[in-house]
Amino acid sequence: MGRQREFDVEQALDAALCVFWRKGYEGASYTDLTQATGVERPGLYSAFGNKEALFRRAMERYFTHYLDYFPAALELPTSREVVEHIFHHAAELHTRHPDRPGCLGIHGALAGSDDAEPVRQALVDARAKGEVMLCDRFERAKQEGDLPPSANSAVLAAYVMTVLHGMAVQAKAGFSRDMLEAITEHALSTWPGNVSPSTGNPF
Amino acid sequence: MGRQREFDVEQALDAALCVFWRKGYEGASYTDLTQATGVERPGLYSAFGNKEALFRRAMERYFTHYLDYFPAALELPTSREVVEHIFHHAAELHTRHPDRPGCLGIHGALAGSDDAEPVRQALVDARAKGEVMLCDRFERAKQEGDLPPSANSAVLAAYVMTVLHGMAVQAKAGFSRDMLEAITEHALSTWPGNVSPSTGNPF
DNA sequence: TCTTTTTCATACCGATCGATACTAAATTGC
DNA sequence: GCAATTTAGTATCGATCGGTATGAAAAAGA
Repeated sequence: MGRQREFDVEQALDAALCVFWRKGYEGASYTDLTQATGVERPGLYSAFGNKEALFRRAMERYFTHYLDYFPAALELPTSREVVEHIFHHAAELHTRHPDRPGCLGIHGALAGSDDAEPVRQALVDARAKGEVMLCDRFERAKQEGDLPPSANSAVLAAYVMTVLHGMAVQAKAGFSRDMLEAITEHALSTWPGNVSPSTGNPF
Repeated sequence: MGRQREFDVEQALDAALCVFWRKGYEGASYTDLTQATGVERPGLYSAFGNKEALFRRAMERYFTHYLDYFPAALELPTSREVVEHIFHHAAELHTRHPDRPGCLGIHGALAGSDDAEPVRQALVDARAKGEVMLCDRFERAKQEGDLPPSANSAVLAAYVMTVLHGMAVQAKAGFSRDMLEAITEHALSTWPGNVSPSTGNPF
């Protein structure tokens, strides 16, 4: 019983997500959030709790609705295809929305006041989780002979994630999708045990 | 004439730099800055102007006092040595001070409120400047036969900067210096026209 | 010594921060 | 229709934000 909600929770969450994507956790004020969602302050509080809870909900939605290409990539047959797929879709996502370039997982909370520390750590953990998934996938590739036994899965996974994070920074600085794609092509040009047919690398 | 300053401006600036390094432009409050510098609020204002001016001074000091390895690297004879030098010193700098891991050029202002936009743009410009310097250096390398004519200097420079930015993010997440060095080693393993003697790459 | 000038330090400014009391409106069960 | 319950919206909370007015303290020139 009682009065029914006049706004769609998922829709408001997506609007809040976009604000966090653009301004980060601390850079996004409730004034921004109410304007973007069209929901008054108490409405957001009753629906999501406090600001941190709202951000965590936005994080979850970001992973499931925007980073879904990541787990999908892990299913591809070779490690090179996995990384290619991730790089390609990351470059696309980072430039898909001109009003919020880059990646919420990076810009959400990289550095900030002590109040933002739990949120920052949550993003660190989430990124580490993705890196572990990549590492495990490379381990499997080694067992399958896709990667040489000398390959260090942990380092390769860290390398791929590092390039991804750097791409997010560059996208936020205004890099074009084509430039990001060119960067990923070079980043992949020396993938262990493979030769890029397009460039003719390596020497 | 008049009363003389009781604090050293450069010393206070360095303390403020460290706060910005750790918390970013907006995450650093004047309470943080006064505690770190030991200088009361009006002292900071009279010495530096407002918060944005203080940050820009801190930026300049960061470039000259911490990123001095970057212009020095450009003087090295080969492009590979240039990038090796930069990667190596970046990994070291990003983990040198455990209380402020990463890079001020990235964490200073990646995303934030509209108030921080000028500062964010200043960092974007500064990073772009470094990228241009790298690109010019690679162009020279092509003329010298150090890099093949097919090499795309702009892409190579963007790639190196992207790895650097990603390293800063990873360092802020707690990565060890050894891990960062391993990442740079892989990032370099495919440098055009060269073979890494230590790893025996490429295939 | 006295005046002038600059710095130091307390106390405070309006604005904005995240978060809430409170009242009116709307919906359900009885 | 009435009571119970939930939401919407206004108005506001204390705390903190960046930034200053103000007067005491200290140094230099006359």
